[in-house]
Amino acid sequence: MDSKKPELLQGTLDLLILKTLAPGPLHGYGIAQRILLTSRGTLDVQQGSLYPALHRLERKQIVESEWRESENGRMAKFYSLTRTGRKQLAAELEQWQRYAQAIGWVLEG
Amino acid sequence: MDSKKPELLQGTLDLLILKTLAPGPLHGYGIAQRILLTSRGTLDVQQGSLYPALHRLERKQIVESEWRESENGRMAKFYSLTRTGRKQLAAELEQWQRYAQAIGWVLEG
DNA sequence: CTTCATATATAGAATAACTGCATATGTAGA
DNA sequence: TCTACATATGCAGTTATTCTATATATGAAG
Repeated sequence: MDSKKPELLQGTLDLLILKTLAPGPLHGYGIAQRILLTSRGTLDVQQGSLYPALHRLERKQIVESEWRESENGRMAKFYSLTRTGRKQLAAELEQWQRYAQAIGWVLEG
Repeated sequence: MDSKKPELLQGTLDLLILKTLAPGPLHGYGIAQRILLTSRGTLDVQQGSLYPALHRLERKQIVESEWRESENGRMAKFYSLTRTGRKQLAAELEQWQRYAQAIGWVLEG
């Protein structure tokens, strides 16, 4: 009966991924770890959400990927922002801020 | 090709409706107007989103409805929060705040 | 030799928001 | 009068995204 609510609000995952990739290339697993870390344990991105999102972003040429050796000597697919991706990040950042502010107004309202 | 993104983040509409109903009963059309007003023109809830959401909330007994005469003498369906609805509002409020804060941490991070 | 952390990936289900349409009434203006 | 607009509710079908569950594989630790 009581189906659990999604961990993430639909539409915010791309922003989280893009922001996490901004400092430099990172593999999928690392992105999820980093989001969990920077959100102080709050946002646990599921693999079944993460990889489809990465593929989607790659298809749109917002990120690009390359197989490389990771720090522990194992192969992993490293994702990085394209130029389009940086623009997209800026746009989504602004959009989120406007949206959160609007919600805030309604909640005060 | 370029399908427009949703105006609302999935999962936030219920919160907006509940908060808007908190001061007292209001009909659907009025809810949308009030959200547009308090969000300072930012959040324009579509009818195709609003009414399904209201029916959903009524089915879950979070709101209840009654046909009444509105201020201009016409009939309209007035929705109000149930006791469950007030609890739900409090829960969703807290959830939103935690979520927005978590996103904020990632964006600073 | 078994288990755990690392690492990627897909299939199918669930949910919710959107566009577009249908319907109806009262009011204001041409 | 007729036309348009604001008020008011509602459904059908589409789209998008997240979730659960599952599959695969390797290196390190015990």
